[in-house]
Amino acid sequence: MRISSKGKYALELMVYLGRNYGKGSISISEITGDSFSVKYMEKIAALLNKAKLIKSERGVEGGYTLVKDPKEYSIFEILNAVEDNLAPIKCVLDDDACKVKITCKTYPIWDELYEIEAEFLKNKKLIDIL
Amino acid sequence: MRISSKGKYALELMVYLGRNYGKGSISISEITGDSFSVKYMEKIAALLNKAKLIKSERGVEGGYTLVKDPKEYSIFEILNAVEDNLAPIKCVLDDDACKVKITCKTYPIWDELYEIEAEFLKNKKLIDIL
DNA sequence: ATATTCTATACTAATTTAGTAGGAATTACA
DNA sequence: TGTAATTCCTACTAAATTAGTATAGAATAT
Repeated sequence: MRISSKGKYALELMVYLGRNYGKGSISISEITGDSFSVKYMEKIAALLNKAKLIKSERGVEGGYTLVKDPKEYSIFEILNAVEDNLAPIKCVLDDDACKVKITCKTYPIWDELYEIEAEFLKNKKLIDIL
Repeated sequence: MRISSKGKYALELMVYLGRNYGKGSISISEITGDSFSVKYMEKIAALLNKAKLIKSERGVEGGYTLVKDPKEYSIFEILNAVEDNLAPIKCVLDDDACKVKITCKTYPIWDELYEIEAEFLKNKKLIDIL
């Protein structure tokens, strides 16, 4: 399971929103400050929004807010919303990636590895890192 | 932890050698058959050899053999011999990849995730997939 | 009206991955 | 001693992925 910068920033964004839970909309530029690309973070926020993990409001005073309590978010669902394929190897989650899965000697390893990773991340909640 | 094709093929190579444990040297061309690039597999074998997981003999009748019993090899050591960085995110194993590790809110997640993955792969042995 | 904020899509540069290519060194065997 | 089979070494390359940048548009508070 390789975490890309999208996953990393998505989690940081959620941490920021989590810390400000209940305080209304938070804009991307407030989250990034001057130290990071607003444009890139916008794109990440859009993915989280599309996955219904956060909700948006446009315009002045707009921004993003969490849709549920920080203790209800698993780290898994956050990463899964922005990453293409969280599996250690594509074939685990993408049936088209390999046709010999049934006879593959190494496949069970990747599959089991993914299960362990996913379980850990499903049990870990956003509130645990606030 | 993303497994590249190098890791996948390395494990398949080791499985082949494991099945032929005690039968002398096995050449790359025997392992790959006609279905796969001998040249690429040679490179992977060279990495395993450099890591002392297998030993080589050149020339006619040459090839590779395991240096210990299949039950002594962990999947972790095999993958680690050929992959650059098995961690979910570079900073976990590469100190130069990030300077703010101490204050990073998400770092503990990646670190813990890696520990879980590594432990699983260390307990899983080559013999388990023969 | 205007400034601020998200939305959508297209583009690009850098990096990584997955090989390919060519030849040198070593060895068994005829 | 010659030859074929094998590993060893290094350089190269094409495709895919990643990490952003750029541009323009839509919605909203004031």
